[in-house]
Amino acid sequence: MGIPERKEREKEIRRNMIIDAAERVIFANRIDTSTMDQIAEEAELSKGTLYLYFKSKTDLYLAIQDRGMSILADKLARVLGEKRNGIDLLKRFGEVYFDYANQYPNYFNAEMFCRSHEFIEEVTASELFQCTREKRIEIVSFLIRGIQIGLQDGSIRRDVKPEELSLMLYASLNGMIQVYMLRKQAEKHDLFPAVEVNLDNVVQDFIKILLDGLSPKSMTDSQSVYATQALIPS
Amino acid sequence: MGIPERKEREKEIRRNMIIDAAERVIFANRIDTSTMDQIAEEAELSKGTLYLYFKSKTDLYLAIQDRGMSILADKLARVLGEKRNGIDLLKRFGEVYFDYANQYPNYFNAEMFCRSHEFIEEVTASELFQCTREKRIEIVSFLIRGIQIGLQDGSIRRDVKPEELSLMLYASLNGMIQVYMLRKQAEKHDLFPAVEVNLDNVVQDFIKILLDGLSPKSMTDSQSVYATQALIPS
DNA sequence: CGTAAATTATGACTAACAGTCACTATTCTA
DNA sequence: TAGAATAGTGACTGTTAGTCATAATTTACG
Repeated sequence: MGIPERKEREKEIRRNMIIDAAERVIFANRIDTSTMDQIAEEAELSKGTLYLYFKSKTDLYLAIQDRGMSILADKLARVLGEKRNGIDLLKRFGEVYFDYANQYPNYFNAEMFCRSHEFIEEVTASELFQCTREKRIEIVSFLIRGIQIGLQDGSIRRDVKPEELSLMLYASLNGMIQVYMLRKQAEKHDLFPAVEVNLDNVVQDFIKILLDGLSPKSMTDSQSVYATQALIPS
Repeated sequence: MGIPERKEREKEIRRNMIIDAAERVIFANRIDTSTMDQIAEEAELSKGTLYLYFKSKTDLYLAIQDRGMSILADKLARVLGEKRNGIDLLKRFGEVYFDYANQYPNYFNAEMFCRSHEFIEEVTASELFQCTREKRIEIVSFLIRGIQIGLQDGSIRRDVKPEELSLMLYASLNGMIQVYMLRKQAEKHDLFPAVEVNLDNVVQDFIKILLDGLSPKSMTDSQSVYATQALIPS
């Protein structure tokens, strides 16, 4: 009897169609100016139906965020499969995260939004929140894995604690990319930049600098720690 | 004729009383669950009056954020007046920012919220937004000043570009503190931590690590770049 | 088949809230 | 003290998230 299975599949498909519609509406506008009625119309369903699949508008937005997290986790998993040495893995992780933010700015913004104090207070009980939380933990665990590999293959200095370092790398790069995205947005509104720099380079340099400090050779050759070519006026 | 001046003062006082009331209501709850009616009642004014002083609820929240930014800017200005050498100034800036976030978590959270993509789209035209933007620029300019001082007194290696470095320091530390605050919030909801570490130490170590890499001595003595004592298991 | 039961979908309705505006109260001017 | 200007009010409006009684469709089974 494959009927329950088929029903399950169909439900999943419909669920995804709703998320598709929600993305189309929300990404074209904003979460706060998009209404459930608009999304229902885009999905060619009634509003009531939306609530059969998502228990609130917020929950629907979490589902969107979750898609972004999955894409990112997949990208990172693929990098981990490339079998590089530890430090190169970390470098690639950083670049991939930055690429991801550029390729899917909407998902990145959703992620940032879903992290706000207010949003979290609202949704901690939600299953979907637990789900995205686990994905975030997965992402950090990729970093930890990369660091551990680096410790074993000798490409990362031995005095670091993987758990602490993973948080530093994740949190600091996240902060960098956030500022990067905000500036991109500000540019659209013709706001003059606070500081005149090429932010693309700054983010890339930041990744280099942070990681150069991790290689064992920086214990003898400190030039690489604060990469000269990165910060001297070109 | 001091009447217009007195009126101006009184208006300012009333404005501040409204912000006081709004803080009491919003900080005890959340921006999204606080209503203008509640704030009006707390301020012992009618809702209509609120709109004589602030053109929207969002604008009122910007005013709250602005207070936080002012407090932070003052703290940083005081540090700059301490006449230390450049690298010590930067270290103090970092510590002061972290202290500020701990002392005024509500203001820090407000700052983060006001930075969200959605929020910015809504308020770019607002005068208050320009106002907080200028304060943010001021804060970064303190950092730049600190870096320049360090370049002159020789406490910071000469190959850095102040503008780029200031952004890196600001953005990355901001990201760290954000993660720190989120974890604190998560703890309140009894969510097990994603990674078992003492986050207080991680933030403090991060400041050390980032800045140790800037000192000229790290060009010859690389030990200090990734401070050993910071990351080896204690 | 046909019909009862279960599942899925609907959209009119409700409650709540941001923001408005015609009106009232207070303060200033001369 | 009139009347002009400024400050304050709160009932009202429009909008929207979320609900629920009802309807349509699909499955189960005699």
